[in-house]
Amino acid sequence: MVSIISVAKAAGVSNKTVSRVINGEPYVTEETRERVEKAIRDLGYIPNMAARLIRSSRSNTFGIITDYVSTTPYSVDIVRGIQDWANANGKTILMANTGGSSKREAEIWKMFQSHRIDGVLYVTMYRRTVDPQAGDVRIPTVMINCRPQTHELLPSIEPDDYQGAQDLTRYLLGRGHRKIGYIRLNPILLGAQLRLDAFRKTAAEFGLAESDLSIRLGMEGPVGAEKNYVFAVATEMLQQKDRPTAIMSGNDEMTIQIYIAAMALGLRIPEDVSIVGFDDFRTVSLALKPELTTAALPYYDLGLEGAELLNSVVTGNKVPSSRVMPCKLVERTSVRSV
Amino acid sequence: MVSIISVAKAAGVSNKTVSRVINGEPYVTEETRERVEKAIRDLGYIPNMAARLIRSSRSNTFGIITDYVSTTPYSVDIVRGIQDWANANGKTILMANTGGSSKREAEIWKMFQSHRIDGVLYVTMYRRTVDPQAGDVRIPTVMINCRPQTHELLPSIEPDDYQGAQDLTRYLLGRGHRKIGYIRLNPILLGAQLRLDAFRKTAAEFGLAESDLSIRLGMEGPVGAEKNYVFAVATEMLQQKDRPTAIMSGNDEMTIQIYIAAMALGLRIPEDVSIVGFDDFRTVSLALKPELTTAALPYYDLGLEGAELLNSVVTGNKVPSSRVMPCKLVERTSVRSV
DNA sequence: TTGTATGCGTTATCAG
DNA sequence: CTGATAACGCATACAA
Repeated sequence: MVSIISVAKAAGVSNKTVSRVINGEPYVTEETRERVEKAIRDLGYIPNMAARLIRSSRSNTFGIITDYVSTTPYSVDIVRGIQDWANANGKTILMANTGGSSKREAEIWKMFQSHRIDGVLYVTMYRRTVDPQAGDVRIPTVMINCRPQTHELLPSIEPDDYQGAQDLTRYLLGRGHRKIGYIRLNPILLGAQLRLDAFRKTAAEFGLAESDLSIRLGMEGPVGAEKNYVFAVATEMLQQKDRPTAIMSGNDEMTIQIYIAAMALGLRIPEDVSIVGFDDFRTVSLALKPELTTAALPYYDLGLEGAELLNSVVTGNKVPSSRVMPCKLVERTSVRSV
Repeated sequence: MVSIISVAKAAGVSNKTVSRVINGEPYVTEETRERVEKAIRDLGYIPNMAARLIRSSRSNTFGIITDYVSTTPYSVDIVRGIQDWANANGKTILMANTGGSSKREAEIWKMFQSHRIDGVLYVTMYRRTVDPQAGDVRIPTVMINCRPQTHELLPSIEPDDYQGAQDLTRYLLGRGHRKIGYIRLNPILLGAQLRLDAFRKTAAEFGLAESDLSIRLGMEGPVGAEKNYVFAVATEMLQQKDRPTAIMSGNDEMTIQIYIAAMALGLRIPEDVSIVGFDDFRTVSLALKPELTTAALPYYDLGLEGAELLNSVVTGNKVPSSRVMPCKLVERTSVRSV
């Protein structure tokens, strides 16, 4: 393996001078610099991070801990945001997922520690409260899409589910809908409660009575093994004599079943019933016809900003606190004015 | 930072003895071992991988290079398979994605090299041929879901699209369907051609004429910016006087549009028309009602086996060659016998 | 069964 | 501006 010393020999300088060139330090003649750079190119020298770390105790590496990657294709964008930030800032990403096991999680923290990573991004695939199982390990951490359940005060960055649902509700109201159905997400998800609250409060502020709202549970049970009532519930809701003119769905995925339920009853979208989703999971929202009006969860930005936040924690630049990022309403064609 | 030497001092032994305990080497008294282990616990000592690597030049780390993670939620399972293997075998995973830029890819290879990783898993989100842009970097590599375009002969592991489509076609044929529609995937995807070939040949072997087959293009154009004709094509196909009794879809995602097209025409599934997908992208295949019969792409196993394969390349145990993994037919309720 | 000495590829110190 | 040398945390060879 070609090391800094071989380069030094080839360039006829000392190892320290090579080190200076590599790290862009001052006090090197332009001529020396060029000679060293040539030697580096010729020999195909690539610095050894491990050796660097052992001296400088800064690994320039962030770790990502996720819970379930596979079962939720939605939030992979968080990871992409992190990776883009890392790429733009010369950081390396170590990645591991717990699969929900806290034993495995403890091992991951140790593994991260053994690599002397600079910071951890703790990412959950659904927004929820969690308790990182770091054991004795102490590494600067930023939580993305989740927040600590108890004592420990870790900075976090989350989507603004409330504002997203509020925007969606106002949108429906603004288009004249006065009878609105709501099919709820799994209540164990933090976003579920916030979205429902926003829906209820916004409708009430607008003067709708609770009886104008038809609120039903679409899913429940543990993540990954939930019971799914969406199709049945949507069918019932749409068979009511005084059926809603619009249905708001807990998320885009559930909307597939609402579409199918409506169509099976011979109802057209949006002529007979308007539908809005949540998440902007494009695999679904663009595949549905008419395409789905929904609120986009800012997953990519969560990752990007989370990494940036972690970096400022690590370098001690700012005192970081918890943040919330807005959801953006994406207007397509699944809603009509009444 | 607590090092092996602090542990040695605390336990009243030499650094080498501590090293023996850590690495589970023989020739340590049970009593000494216990004393060392206690010191390790007390001090919260965690080995420094960087220091270990610098001596042993085996990083126990694999790198994953992906192209597009975000736009394709489908194949995240590959990554999960890799991570599970890594976890079970004490390896660490370094991850980076190119976003399609070969400049960035070259940087990633260098970054991997600078971390002295043992091997690279080159993963694409769609099955296709690619040319790794490794530059001068030489690291053992296994390709997952793709194969090298040119000269270089890298071991690869891919799903058996042909067999999957063959099984699906036989399934339809076995259920009495004799007029079958096929809506094609984007032709730039390797799987698209294979699936179509399998469909055509299997139907021909069974005695169907080309005129019994209604084959239409569902999508085309560059990945991430493709044109989507599925809804229109499905609608046309189902309006034909002599319409197919079953439609085979390029993938599950496209099936959403086929369902909606059928239902908008007042057709019931599967009574009036049977539908099969491909991929078993469960977000879709389980959300559709009736639930979708489809062929499951073995993504998780691709990751698991790919990592295993890479490991045998790295350790030089086997001479690895290219492999193909079967797709599994998942029977649900979207097909009826005619 | 245990310990000592040396070296891995860097960066840091300090002297030139 | 440049270089000699120490030091980082660990593993390896060899000695005891």
